[in-house]
Amino acid sequence: MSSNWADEVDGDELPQTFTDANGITTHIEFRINEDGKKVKITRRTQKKLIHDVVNKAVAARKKWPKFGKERGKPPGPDPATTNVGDNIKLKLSSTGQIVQEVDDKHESMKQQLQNKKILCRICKGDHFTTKCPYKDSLGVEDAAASSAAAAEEAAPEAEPSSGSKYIAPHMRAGASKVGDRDSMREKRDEQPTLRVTNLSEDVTEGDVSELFNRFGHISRVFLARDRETNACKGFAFVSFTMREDAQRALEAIDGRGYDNLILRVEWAKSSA
DNA sequence: GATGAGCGA
Repeated sequence: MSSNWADEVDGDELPQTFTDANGITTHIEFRINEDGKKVKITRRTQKKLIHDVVNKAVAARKKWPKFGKERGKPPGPDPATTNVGDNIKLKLSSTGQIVQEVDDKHESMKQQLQNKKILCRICKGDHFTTKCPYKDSLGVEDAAASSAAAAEEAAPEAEPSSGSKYIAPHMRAGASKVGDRDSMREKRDEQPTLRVTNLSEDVTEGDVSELFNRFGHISRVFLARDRETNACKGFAFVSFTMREDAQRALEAIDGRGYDNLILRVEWAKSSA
């Protein structure tokens, strides 16, 4: 051989690889063929992974306009309501082992969201709405009004929310210090509420709402528990926002078997 | 068989 590989390959003849905007990867390298001549080898590849095909559908879905309470909001997850976790791809390594790989694109979105604050829609506290301590005690209709009150309570030192003229009920002139709890109870009793009896003692609030939420929005679930043992005392109250939903739930669940017991569902009477 | 907890600073 007259030529040495190392002699032939100088600076600009090193193999190179680049990927264009269309995802086409071009690989160029120089080799010495059997005749001792240097040849340029160009390979173009376009990888189409199953995961890209699937993500196309996902990407399209992300552009759907938002509806309901989120109508008109920009696309993508809202940090006030959504937690973004890791997007881990599983890959097979050369040795056949499964390797976890965190998706970088996804990671950057996650980091952007981390810089934003979680904001409760009920009380504006820094927890998710579903975790709000006021969630069960406040009706959905007056959540907006109560939010400011709750925010005042939770963080009196916090900077005043910009432009808000709202004055919390207990801060208003002539507001009484007592009776708040009673008004809460009245609120509770106004809601269409079902009493569910004959529940087994290991039933949880989650079980109850799972059983009833297919009939409509549930504003409150109260499960009577033993104060010491924490076990279910066998009955619960389920409040709906819509009376019709409660009615349908009553008819559907009353007499239904659950945990080998037959449930009884009726309209709750006010305890006072 | 049963109609919700707490009643305090």
